Amino acid sequence: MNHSANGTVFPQPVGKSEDAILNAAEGLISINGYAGFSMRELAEASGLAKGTIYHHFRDKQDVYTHVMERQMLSLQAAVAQAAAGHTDPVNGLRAVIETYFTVVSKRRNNILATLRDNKDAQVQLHTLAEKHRDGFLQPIADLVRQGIAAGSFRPVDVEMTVISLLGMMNAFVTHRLLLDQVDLDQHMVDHTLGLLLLGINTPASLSQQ
Amino acid sequence: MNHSANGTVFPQPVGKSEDAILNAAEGLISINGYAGFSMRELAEASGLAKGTIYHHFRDKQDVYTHVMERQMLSLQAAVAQAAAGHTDPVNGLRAVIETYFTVVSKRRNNILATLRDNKDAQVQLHTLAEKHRDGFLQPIADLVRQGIAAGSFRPVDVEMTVISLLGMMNAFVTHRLLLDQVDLDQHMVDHTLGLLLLGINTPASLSQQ
Amino acid sequence: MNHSANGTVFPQPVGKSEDAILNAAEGLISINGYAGFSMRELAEASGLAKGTIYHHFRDKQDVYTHVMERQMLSLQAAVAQAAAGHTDPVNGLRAVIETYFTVVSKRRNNILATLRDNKDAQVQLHTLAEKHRDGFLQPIADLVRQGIAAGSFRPVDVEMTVISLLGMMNAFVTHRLLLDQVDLDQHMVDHTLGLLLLGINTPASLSQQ
Amino acid sequence: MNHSANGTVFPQPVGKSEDAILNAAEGLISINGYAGFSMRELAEASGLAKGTIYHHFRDKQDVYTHVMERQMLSLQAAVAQAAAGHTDPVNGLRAVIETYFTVVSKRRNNILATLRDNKDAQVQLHTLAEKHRDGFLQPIADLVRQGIAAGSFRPVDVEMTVISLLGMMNAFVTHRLLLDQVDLDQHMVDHTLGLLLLGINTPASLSQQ
DNA sequence: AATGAATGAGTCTTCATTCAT
DNA sequence: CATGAATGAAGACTCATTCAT
Repeated sequence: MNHSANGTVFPQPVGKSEDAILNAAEGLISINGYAGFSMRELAEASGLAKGTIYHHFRDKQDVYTHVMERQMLSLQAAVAQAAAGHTDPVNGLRAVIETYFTVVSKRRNNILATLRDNKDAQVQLHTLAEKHRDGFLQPIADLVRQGIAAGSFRPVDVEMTVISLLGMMNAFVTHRLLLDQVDLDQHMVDHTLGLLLLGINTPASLSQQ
Repeated sequence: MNHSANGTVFPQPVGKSEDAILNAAEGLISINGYAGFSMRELAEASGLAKGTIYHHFRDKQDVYTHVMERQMLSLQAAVAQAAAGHTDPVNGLRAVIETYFTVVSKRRNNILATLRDNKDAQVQLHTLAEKHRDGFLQPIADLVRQGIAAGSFRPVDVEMTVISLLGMMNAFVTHRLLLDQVDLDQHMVDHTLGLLLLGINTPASLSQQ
Repeated sequence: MNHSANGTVFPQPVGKSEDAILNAAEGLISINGYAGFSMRELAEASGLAKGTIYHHFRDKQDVYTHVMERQMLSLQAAVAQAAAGHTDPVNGLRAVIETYFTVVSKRRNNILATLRDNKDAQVQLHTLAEKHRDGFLQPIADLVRQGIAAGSFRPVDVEMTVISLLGMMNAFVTHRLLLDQVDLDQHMVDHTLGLLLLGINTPASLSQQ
Repeated sequence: MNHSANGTVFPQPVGKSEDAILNAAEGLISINGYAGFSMRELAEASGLAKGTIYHHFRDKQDVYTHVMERQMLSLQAAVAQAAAGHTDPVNGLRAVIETYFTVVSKRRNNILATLRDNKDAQVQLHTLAEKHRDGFLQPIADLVRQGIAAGSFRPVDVEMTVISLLGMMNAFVTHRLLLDQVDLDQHMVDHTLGLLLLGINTPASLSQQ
């Protein structure tokens, strides 16, 4: 019986049933979003009885939050690892972008977008987002800061830049969902990195201004 | 009785009740999303009986789709107008960005993000999105193309660039929702335009590469 | 505006709309029974607005009763005509049986069976049935009475015999619905007439008793 | 949770609630037919909550089908038992007729007549009817076959004869409903048996033909 | 730890009917 | 005659949740 969120990064061996529930829930949520999964479906999918789920989680919300947290932590870990593997900021950013597309494209939901699913979810997700925001943005922000310190990047607002980068990437994930284009991965990476680094101005027009 | 989507751009005087329903629905959806508004609430909010709503709209879906279409059309019109008012692409883009932030910030939902609310909604929204996508992306794309033609913009992939721009802007809208920051408007515009135009690289590092 | 049942046998030229409604209703009822047709469907099927139906009929019940009455009268007329065409009772009964199968088989509903459809329908149908019962049973009963008078039929309870005959015939109509057998018409007629006339006993066993 | 039809003949002790629901449903259906009973009424009548019914039965249909099956099985058992108790076919048929009137008269619905209640019910009832048809018709058919083999019955079409007999009996059940005559039981039995055995012809007219 | 029976508020939707125009 | 907007009760069904075992 484990009703409290566990805050550790690496999923320690939680109960077998706990895992079964969270895995099933992750699957269902990835298909239908928060509103689209029901405790009945979750019971069926996890192979447990409905009552049993309430032994392990306080709420539907509680299940949802745990799933989101697991996803956040894994994405966070993947991005941090990608960023850490490179000393050159540009290469680091490229690795981050590739990783993000790879990991997020597999999911239908990401935290930034899902919060509008459910009235009640907002309070908890808000907390969750704040809790993990820095852990998530930091590695990318550090890359940008390094670049600025090294004089190779302009002194942009770092946090906003990271948010913008995430937005650009999410736009493609969303658009692929909308438009069923699934095969432009490398082009997406190149475009995004190019835009982030150079913008759309020509050097010529730059020197004029 | 108007069960079919009306395809005209400017909302002609539809029935009084139709409008009341759509207005009420827009309000409710902006608070709770698709799953979060019920036909009972909608009836109360619109001051009509539940049955009356079904006299004017086939479905909950039908209501939802009409609301989304109305929003799409108004956003589309606003953006097109902003773009049309400027001959200089850069000024045009700035106007577009400002308009987008202004219009979208008032809403909690935008079509690109809401589609994950509801399984059934996807098919219809998909259609809707495809139907209006060009009308929406075109004015912005034209600005970029003008800049490229004039030699002041690099020959980037125009469509992807527009999608990236929308992503950057949506990121801020979402983040403000998440983090309750509501006062950075002008900074957001400047940052976004700057990033879009210049990227983060310094000219120095550019000339080296 | 004609809210009262018209009691005449031959459908005099009622209003065009009245007929359209009754025809449409007959079709719908024959498919789904009383509970299965709705005023909305009836409006669509008759090409009139819902309100218009209430101009011509007081009720859903009223529509239903009129349809049933029309059917009763036509069946009644057909049976009476079949019976009247023969002086020999046996030939008369054969004609009645053939007519009954022909007319009733085309309908999914007959009054004797439909009354269990609807709580409220019972009172009215009860009245209707009593009103037309004699007109319906009489011609057949007369044939039996003629046969008895002529000494060729046993002095059976005439009314019960007619009811039994109707029951035998309805059994096949119902069974064909249940079992999708649609091609035994002549065999059905022969069997029914044979059973009615001779029963199943052999003359031999008869003389023994 | 028992969503599947149980195929055994004698109603073994199913769950207490299951029984309560089926009993209540049988009562309600006998009053109003399929369309006339609502899940709300059923909940009230069975003393359970609406949700509980759906815990035990998949559907309104599912409830209905189970009730019908229970009735079929009990009628089938009663008829089979009545038939089995007699070696003389004539006495057997008399017992069957008496039993049928006794059992069926208590119910307002019988399967052969109710199927027109509901569009969707037809498919399921069709299946149900086919499944139990032989078990139901067989004992009666056997009596007829015995009589034919013994030379005391004419070589009639056995199946059609049984159907005709059922039809005659149902006619009285229906007519008593329609006409509120409730006191002719023995007369009904005598008449039906007499008609079945002898038909209406006189031996005299027989020998002439 | 696990079950499954039970709940009742809530879901979307359809219904027959009324009435002003 | 005819319309269509409007109604509110009722429909079947699902939901997250509780609790005795």
